[in-house]
Amino acid sequence: MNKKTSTLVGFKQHNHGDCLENAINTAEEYCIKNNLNLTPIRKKVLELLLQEHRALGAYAILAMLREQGFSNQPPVAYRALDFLVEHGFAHKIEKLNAFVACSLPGANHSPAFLICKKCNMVAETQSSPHNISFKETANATGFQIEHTIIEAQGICQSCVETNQV
Amino acid sequence: MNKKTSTLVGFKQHNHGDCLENAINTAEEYCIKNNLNLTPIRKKVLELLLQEHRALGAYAILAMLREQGFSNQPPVAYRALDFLVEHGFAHKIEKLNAFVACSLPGANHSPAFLICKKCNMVAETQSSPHNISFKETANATGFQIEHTIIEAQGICQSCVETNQV
DNA sequence: TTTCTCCATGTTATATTATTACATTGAGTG
DNA sequence: CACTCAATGTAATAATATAACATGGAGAAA
Repeated sequence: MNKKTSTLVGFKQHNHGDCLENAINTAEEYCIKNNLNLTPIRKKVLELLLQEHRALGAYAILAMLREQGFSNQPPVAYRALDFLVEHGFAHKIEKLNAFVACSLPGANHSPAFLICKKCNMVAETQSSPHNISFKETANATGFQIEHTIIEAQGICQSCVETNQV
Repeated sequence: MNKKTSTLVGFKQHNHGDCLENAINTAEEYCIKNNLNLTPIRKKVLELLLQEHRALGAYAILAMLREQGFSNQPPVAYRALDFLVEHGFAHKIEKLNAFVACSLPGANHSPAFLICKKCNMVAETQSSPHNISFKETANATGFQIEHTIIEAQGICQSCVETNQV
């Protein structure tokens, strides 16, 4: 499985085979420690997401699961995705109604995403610093934030460079 | 139309009838200045959104349009919403797949939203300050941000107070 | 005035995303 | 063994969104 292809995390060069393998290992260890059940379907969906640093829709995942011999009904994909999102192994990109694997596993994080309109790459970054003034504003009104979504759409460097006509 | 009911903007007390009337007037003036066509459907949808400081789904709006004698097909609502969003009179709340009227019209803004899970109120705030470090991170990778989505879910003060069972 | 063009709207159909509800299976427990 | 519970299988449908083409009407060009 270690394909040794070189691609992009977010938009940075990295060894993708290692990237995937590390992430799966991390997830497995985390599940054992926390008594979570990383079943074959859940693991397969995580692998599918990890294979691309881009967001996949639930139905795209479903089609891939089918190719792998799993059942083809929507709840199969949504349940696995729910599990992965709930435990921080994946995130939903609200703007795209689609899902990405977490790039910063383990982090007790409030992620922010950069979404490239051209190539559909999604890069994950930590959001903590810039959250501060937002949280202050919220607190001032007595609003208790539970979850924050930060997503930016634009053009990644690689697409900017490529598209100079 | 000036109902003089007192309700909440975001979560602050205000005179809602004035609020609505001001917003409509502002929109009309802006459209005249910019040669935009605030047609009856578009205006009605803006009024419907302004009547509540909460997000309305496209199909909820469609149902209201129907009651007002407009056509009942989805594109009718989506087209009006597209117009309002494109020109900054309304915003889409991605987390809810729903729409709110803009509370800060005219501002050349990058809004952030506070969404109450209990009462579904949506408050709009300016986001500029906390954007800075996010933009820096993006720029460092050569990513060119075009549009940023910031939405926080949680419980508003009024619901926190009400629910102290 | 007539015709042309363009924008807005009407209408039909369909695509995409997501959930509800109930049945089945299988591992671990009492 | 039989009970329970989590995970999965399956069918049906809900909710959100768009594509594609037809119609109408205002203003410009002829």
